[in-house]
Amino acid sequence: MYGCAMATPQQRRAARHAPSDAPSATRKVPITADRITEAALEIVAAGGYDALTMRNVAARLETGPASLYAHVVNKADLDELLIGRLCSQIELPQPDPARWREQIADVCTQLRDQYLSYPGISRAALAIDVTDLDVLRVNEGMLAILIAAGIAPQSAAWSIDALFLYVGAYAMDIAVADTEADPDKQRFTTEHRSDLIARFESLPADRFPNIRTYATELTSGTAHSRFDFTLGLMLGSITPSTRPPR
Amino acid sequence: MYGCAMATPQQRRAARHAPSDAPSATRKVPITADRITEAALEIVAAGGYDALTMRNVAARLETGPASLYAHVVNKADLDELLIGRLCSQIELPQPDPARWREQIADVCTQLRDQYLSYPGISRAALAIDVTDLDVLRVNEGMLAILIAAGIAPQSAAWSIDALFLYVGAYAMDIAVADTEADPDKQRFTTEHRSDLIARFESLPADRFPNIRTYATELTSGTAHSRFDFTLGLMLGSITPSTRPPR
DNA sequence: CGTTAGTCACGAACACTGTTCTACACTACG
DNA sequence: CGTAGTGTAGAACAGTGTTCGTGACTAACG
Repeated sequence: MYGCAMATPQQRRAARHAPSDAPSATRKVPITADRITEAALEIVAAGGYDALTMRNVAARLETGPASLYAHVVNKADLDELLIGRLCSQIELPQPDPARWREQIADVCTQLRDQYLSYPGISRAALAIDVTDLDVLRVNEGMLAILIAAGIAPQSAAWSIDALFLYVGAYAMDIAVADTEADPDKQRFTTEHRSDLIARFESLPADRFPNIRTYATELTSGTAHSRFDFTLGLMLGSITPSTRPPR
Repeated sequence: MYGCAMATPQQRRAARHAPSDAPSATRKVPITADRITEAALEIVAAGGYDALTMRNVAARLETGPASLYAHVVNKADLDELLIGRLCSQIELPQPDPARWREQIADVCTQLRDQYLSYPGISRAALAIDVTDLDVLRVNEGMLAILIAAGIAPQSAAWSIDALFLYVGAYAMDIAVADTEADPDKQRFTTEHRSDLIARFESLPADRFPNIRTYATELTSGTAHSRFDFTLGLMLGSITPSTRPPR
């Protein structure tokens, strides 16, 4: 009586990783969770995370929004699929205790670049719990590197957590800075920077002495040197003897 | 012809910090940006950031949504006002070169607690640029501490940036974990933790060996020890001789 | 005192969002 | 051929942020 005939999206999610034994090609181009994920990623890459609406995804698949809900539970579920896809693209190295810092930094950089390829998607990444298998895979890979390097398990786990959070927040920061500079097509990042310096130097000198004098240092940091600096900051403190403060 | 009689919200924003020489009490309870900010903060404190809608704010002020737009440009502007208010509550210590790590950690902890008092508001904090005066005040205060400690200006600026990003991301993480555990009123955080351990240990052993064996370490970290650990991680690498890698 | 000007408030509406209900087409099987 | 079952959509609902135009009310001016 209460049972709907259609398989619930949850069941489809569970069976998603099962081998597709019989696609059976019922429709000409059947809608699958993979196609939805792909279309969604294209939309984000083109128009940013704000452009990611169910209607846009449906339109790109030439259908209505309701059709998506047979394969995706939620928009939150779609978000999870997206960052899962991103994480699945990341290559995890074989742990080498001699080069563990380099390896961790490499994974973080890969994650950062994945985020930056899809502007604003880090908002979804920060609003998700880490139960997704693909995300856990990256977590496992970084854990393996740190454990192999002799880091205490708890320090390793907490460090990975901190790194994840920072990478997401950094990508978010870059994304909002870019979208705010987007309307001003004329101004490049360098132009925008001189604007920022001017604003800093026009601050009241009695309340903001340091920001005024160090305006250039505050706004400097071309490319991702800020990112590399912070990674070095965090990785520098981690040593095989670093035990958690308990 | 094109000029509307009403003062634009931008003008009101500009004159916001001017001394209120003549409140003139025109209405019985006039709507001001301050009252809007206050009402918005109460809503977030009670129902989380998702409950912060213009209609909810207007309803709490016993008016319609349109009335808010005479004092606030945008919802993004409201967000900026909110985190500005949060930052204005933070007490900045007089820089003491001998205790600079302690002082920085204290400011970060204050910021974290402010965020956590208003669940989910860190989403707004991460999506904003740092042009707000109240945010810059905190930035200036931390910069003063680090400069007084003899840290190179660029290292200081980048470190502050990284700390800000991490605090925001951490608060966000806590908020989403809480809201997901909210429907299960019965389960406390500890109960939720055992759930997480069980899920980790039920992972396939061939693909997630480390997560399985260190499940307890991964989920441990009562209270804010994770937060303190990361702060120590970042502050530990900063030394008066730490120059940026350039 | 009467009139005008200016400011603010607010109801109604618009375009948009995520989501659900229901009916519809189509395949596979008995 | 008929029936069950599955995937597909159209239409609609409850919300969201935001704007337009009208209305009321205070303040100043002749």
